[in-house]
Formats: sequence, C-alpha cells, structure tokens
Amino acid sequence: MNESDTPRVDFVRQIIVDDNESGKHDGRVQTRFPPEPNGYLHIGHAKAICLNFGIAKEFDGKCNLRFDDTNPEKEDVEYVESIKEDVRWLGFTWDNLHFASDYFEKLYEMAVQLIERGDAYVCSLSAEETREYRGGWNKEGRDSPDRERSVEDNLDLFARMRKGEFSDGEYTLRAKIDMNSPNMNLRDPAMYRIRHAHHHRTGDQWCIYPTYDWTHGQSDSLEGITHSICTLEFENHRPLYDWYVDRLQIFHPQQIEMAKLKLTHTIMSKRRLRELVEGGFVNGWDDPRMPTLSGYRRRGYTPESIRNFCHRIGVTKFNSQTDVGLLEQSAREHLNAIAERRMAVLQPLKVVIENYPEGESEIRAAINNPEDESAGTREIPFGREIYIERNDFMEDPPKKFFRLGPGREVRLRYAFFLKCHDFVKDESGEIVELRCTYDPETAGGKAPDGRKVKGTIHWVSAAHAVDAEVRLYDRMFEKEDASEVPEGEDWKDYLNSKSIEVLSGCKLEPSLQDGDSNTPYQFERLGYFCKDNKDSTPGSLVFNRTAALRDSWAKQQKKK
RNA sequence: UAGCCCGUGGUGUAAUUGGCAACACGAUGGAUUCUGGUUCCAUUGUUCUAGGUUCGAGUCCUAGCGGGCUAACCA
Repeated sequence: MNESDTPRVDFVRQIIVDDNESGKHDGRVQTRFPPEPNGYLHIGHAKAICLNFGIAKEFDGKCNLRFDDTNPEKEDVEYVESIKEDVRWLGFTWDNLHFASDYFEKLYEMAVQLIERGDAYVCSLSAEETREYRGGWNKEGRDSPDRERSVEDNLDLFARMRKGEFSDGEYTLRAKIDMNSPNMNLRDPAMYRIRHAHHHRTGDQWCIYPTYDWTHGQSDSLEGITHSICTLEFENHRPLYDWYVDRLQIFHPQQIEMAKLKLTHTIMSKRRLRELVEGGFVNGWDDPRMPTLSGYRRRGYTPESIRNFCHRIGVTKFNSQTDVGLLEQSAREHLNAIAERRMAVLQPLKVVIENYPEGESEIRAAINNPEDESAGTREIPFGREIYIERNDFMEDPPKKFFRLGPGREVRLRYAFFLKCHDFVKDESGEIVELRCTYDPETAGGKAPDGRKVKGTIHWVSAAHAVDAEVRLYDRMFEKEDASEVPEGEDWKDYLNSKSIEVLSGCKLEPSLQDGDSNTPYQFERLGYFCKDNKDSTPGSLVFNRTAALRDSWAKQQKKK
C-alpha cells in the first residue's frame, strides 16, 4: 500500500487535467509550496506539500519552494532551515528555491506602476482610522481623505517612505479599488506599511514592507505558477489577487482553494503551537507529542506513512475533521512492513526458572520480521532468570486471560513453555518475583506430547538485558475537537496530562544497544519504537513509542 | 446583519459529469497465527430538508436548514 495504489483524481487534479486538455498553459504545470518562515511545519503543511509536489511529479511539472517572508518581525532563518529540512525529509525536492523578499525591488516597481495608473495612493490614516473608515458588512466604507491625492504627490511620498523619512505607521500605500465592495479585501487594501525592522534576509535595506496580499499573487505570477493552491480562507482574497495581476497585465496564475487539514485531539494553529513551545508545555517544536513534522520524525513516524496518510485523506473544499487514528494507522501499516522485531520488557517482573541450571545460558534464534523474510534472524540469550511484563501475570486471572498465573503455562516467545508455581510478595503486598519451571522439550515452540498453551509472552534475559528509558506518548488533547473551546475557557486546560509517560529501568534485549534513531523497531506485543534522536546515548538509552500495537485484549477489558 | 464557499455510512473520501451509491479506516462477529500483532472472511447505509425538471437526480433548478471564511498596516 502506498501513494500510488489508488490513483486519485481530486477536484484540484481534475482542474489541471481539464486545463491540459484545453491547452490553457500548453500542458505546463507549475506549482509551489509557499510557507511563511515563522514556525515549524506541521502535518497540515504536509498535506499541502504532498499535493503541490505530488501534482508536479504526476503531471511532469515543477514545484518551487518559496518563502513568503514579508513580515520581518515574525520571521527567522531558524524556521527557514527547519522548513527546508522537513520538506526534504518528507521526500520532496524543489525545482527552484525562492524568497518573496527577493522580489521586493520588483514589487516596488510594480507598486510605482499602479500609482502611475492611478490605482494606488499613499494614505496617512492610522491603523485605527483605516479600520474605522473601512466600515463593516452592513456599513458602507468611507473614502480616505488622501484617496484623490495626485499621482505626483503619491510618487513623491512613496519614494520618501522608502527612503525612511517617516516613522512606523505614519503612511501606507493602498490600492484604490472600491470602498463599498461587499468583499472587505477590496476596500482599498494596504500594499505597503512602514516598519523600521531588520529582515532576516534583506537586513536593513528596507523600511517599507509589502503586505502578503500584495506580494503573494505577483510572486506566483513572476514564477509562472499555473496552479496556485492555497487554503479556503483565501477564497475571498482571490478577487484581489486577480485585480492586481490584471492591472499589472502580467501572467495570471489560477488560484485553487482547498480545505486545510484538521485532526482530532490535535491543534494545528501555528500561534498556539508556538505558545506550547514558548510556555514550556512541551519540549520544543520537535517534542514527539507535537503535530510538527520534526515531532513526528522524532517520534518515529516514517515519511512514507505521512505521505500515505495525505493520500488517504484526499483533497476537498469541505471542512472536515480527520480522526488522528487514521494517521496512527498509516504509521503502523508501514512500520509493520519494515520494522524489525525485538523483545523489550517495559515494566519488568523477575522470573526465576528453578529447573534451569544456575550460571548457564543459551542462544535462541528469533525471526527479525515475519513480514519480510529477507530481514533474517538474530540470536537472543536465554537463562535462568528472565524478565517478563508485569501485566502478563495475574495472581487471580479471569478465564479469558491467556497469560501467566499460578499453575498456568505459557510459551516464551522463541524459547520454551513456562509454568508458574509460586510467586513472592514484598511487605507492601506487591509481587516481586515469580518461581517457575520450563520444559526443555518445548524448544521448538511446541510440546512433544501435543499439549497446547493459550498465550505467548515476550521476555528478556536478566543477565544480558540492557537498561533503557522508554517514553510513551498519548494524544496531546483529551478533547476531540481541541480547536473548539467554550467561551471564556483556556484551550490549554484541555491538554492531556497523560500525553507522556516516562518509564525507566526497562529491560531490552542486547541487540537494541546498536542502531540509530532512524531505525524503527517493533517491540513484540507492545508497539513501534525508535531511539530518541536527541536524548539517547550509548550509555543511557532512550526510546520513544511511535505507536502502540492494536490491542484487542485491552479493548475488551475497557468495555467491561 | 452582507458577500463568498461547503453539506454523501461512525470518520475520511469516490461515483466515468444525469444511469445499479462505491473505496479506505474504524466498529462488531468469525477464521488463521510461537506477537491478544499481521492476514483472511462476514456484518454495519433515509446522499441535510422540501419542492421542481427528467423515463431516470448524490449530480441540474428553486427555497429552506446547517456549517465554514471574511470587517490586521498578520499570513
């Protein structure tokens, strides 16, 4: 299963197919992914990335990476670098790398053109006054007192704005469109604002900065973008972008709007994600609980699984909310196919095998991946003392419990049948040790006498185990729709307090000592794990749980 | 309140453009299994409502209802 298993013709691709048939751009297809470098990329961006780069690939076209860096006060090179890294990690290569800031000079010239045509003017209204003059949905707008300023004066003022003769906010350049348009974007929108701010790329070269609305369409046009895909909230902006390129008489890209991704138990707002980072609610942008690409990467998601997820959710104009479970399922599906199996005991309970000779050990062979024969086998040490999972033993087990209990027999994976005879409790009544015997005749996993066991459990040899810290993650928010919070409440109050659980003293089979953070493992019967790419060292291993295995036993228990 | 956009199983999406409503995921039941995983089989449906056009409507028209976006010198 992958992105190509079912060819998808969503409404965006349908438009392109139609355009190619009508010869609109002579079959040329040019897209772009245009992030603002003011935060890290999240899974919602992945949807846009897969769409834009995917379309370019499918239609033998090109896709640019363009940074829409028009707001120096919020942007930073740190974000530029992380965005590039994330796009590459997802598996895409851009044809051209652009920055809207590279077009500042060109944009300035275009603004002058509009002034000369009488389509733009310098306005002295303050931000507040501008809002006041704009009116509202049922309120007509009023013309700025500067609306009829002469072309000469506008030109002069605009030049002086650039020279730095004025202070922040003193003047703006505005498009002269229609102060009574029902579309607010057309009520003489701002094109330039004065900001004596340092830009991460142009430095102090400029003190006037073009607004996004003035920049975006022309940037697309300059790059020859044939299909400019964006999200639904820009629908109302399209008439403005069209107006600009038509007045300028330059190449006219077609904007297509689609719904952005919304996931259950997750937020996608960059502002809020930043708040979590800056407020210390999470451990950075790449915290494995974050819906950022760097977070998913650290957590162990593969690029393939994210691409496959993006393929599955499709593209429409309908505001929907996708179950985060679908993303987890995509991760499991890919990991199941590629991850080598290992045994790891997260909550160890010591087992002494009384009839196994003291001081001795042996090697058991285990299959690395039943889904992939070429992954081969490995050797695992076995001995008199082993660890098993605490919850694989019950002092007083119910009938449907297939694991260990007093007098019960189970199979140790890739080893022997094991029977429990007794257990030891400490003063507090907690079980600290099991006394068991094994049947050496069951080495192949089957008993010569034909007796059967209900369950197979995983284990790690106590003498050979390596210790590790294991971090379990759960959904970031308890609330299904985390972006919708009742009036007067803080969205952060809905954070899941159990979104991370840190287990220490976990016992792993020795082979887990090696390998890097890019190697995914399935810990048998538990889930998919990987080494933490920041905190794990050879002397102090740290593993992250990418996703738990489906657990029909746990599900059954929950129902009761 | 105005403009624009959108309503199809529990969820996400299809429906060759007016011709038997389908796919994936989940859920439920069963089979297989040295992972209570994987795999396999089965079950799960008033296309928001009401009219209209038509031999025939998820698709076209009208009205209603519901949802989203928009009144930053953010993007």
